[in-house]
Amino acid sequence: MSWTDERVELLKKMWSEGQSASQIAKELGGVTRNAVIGKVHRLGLSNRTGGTGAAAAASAAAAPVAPVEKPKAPAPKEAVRPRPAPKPAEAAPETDQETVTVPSVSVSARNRIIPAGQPLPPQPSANEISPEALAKVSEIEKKAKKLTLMELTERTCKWPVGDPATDHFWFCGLPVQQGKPYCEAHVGVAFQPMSSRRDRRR
DNA sequence: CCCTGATTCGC
DNA sequence: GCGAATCAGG
Repeated sequence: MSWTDERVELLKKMWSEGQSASQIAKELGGVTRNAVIGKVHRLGLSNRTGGTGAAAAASAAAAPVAPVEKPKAPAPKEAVRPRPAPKPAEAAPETDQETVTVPSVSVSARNRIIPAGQPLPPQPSANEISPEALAKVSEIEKKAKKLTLMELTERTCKWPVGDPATDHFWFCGLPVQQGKPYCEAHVGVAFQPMSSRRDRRR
């Protein structure tokens, strides 16, 4: 790849918006962040608007100023289906262009209205997931890194834990499975093969 | 470990 | 001019 006028313009634009070199490199494609940084220097446009790089990038991305185009195909259909997503706290920050799939969060309120001693009515989530997957989740949740929204990256599991309305809330934060927004355990409960849903009998 | 930008220097 | 390698730092 070479620095065509178009690419340079996009570079200038993104850089001035506070995007990080790696983000710009990703957007441009065919170049590394080093290449971007090198170009930035050669172009003489170094110091961006005040603030510390990362911080500036974060705010710039979070701000309503995010018209960056998303040419890529957004449809990872396939044979998996996201779970119903009752309680989104927030989507991941900025460039997360995946189809936002938010897992369910354990909500105390729901449990409260269920008569004690009664079998739980079929919940559209939990009890349809393989027991082992659930076990794995509760197990790794103890090891969760408990990240805040702002600490999430493309490599941290974005599975929310706890009730967003309370202090008992964080994001898993463990290493994600390649290409997925969640760690291995949470991918297990977030997606399920079409088959397992089809002839689900009881 | 993940990430950030800055600099150097062979190509 | 370019960018990988390296450096310095969070």
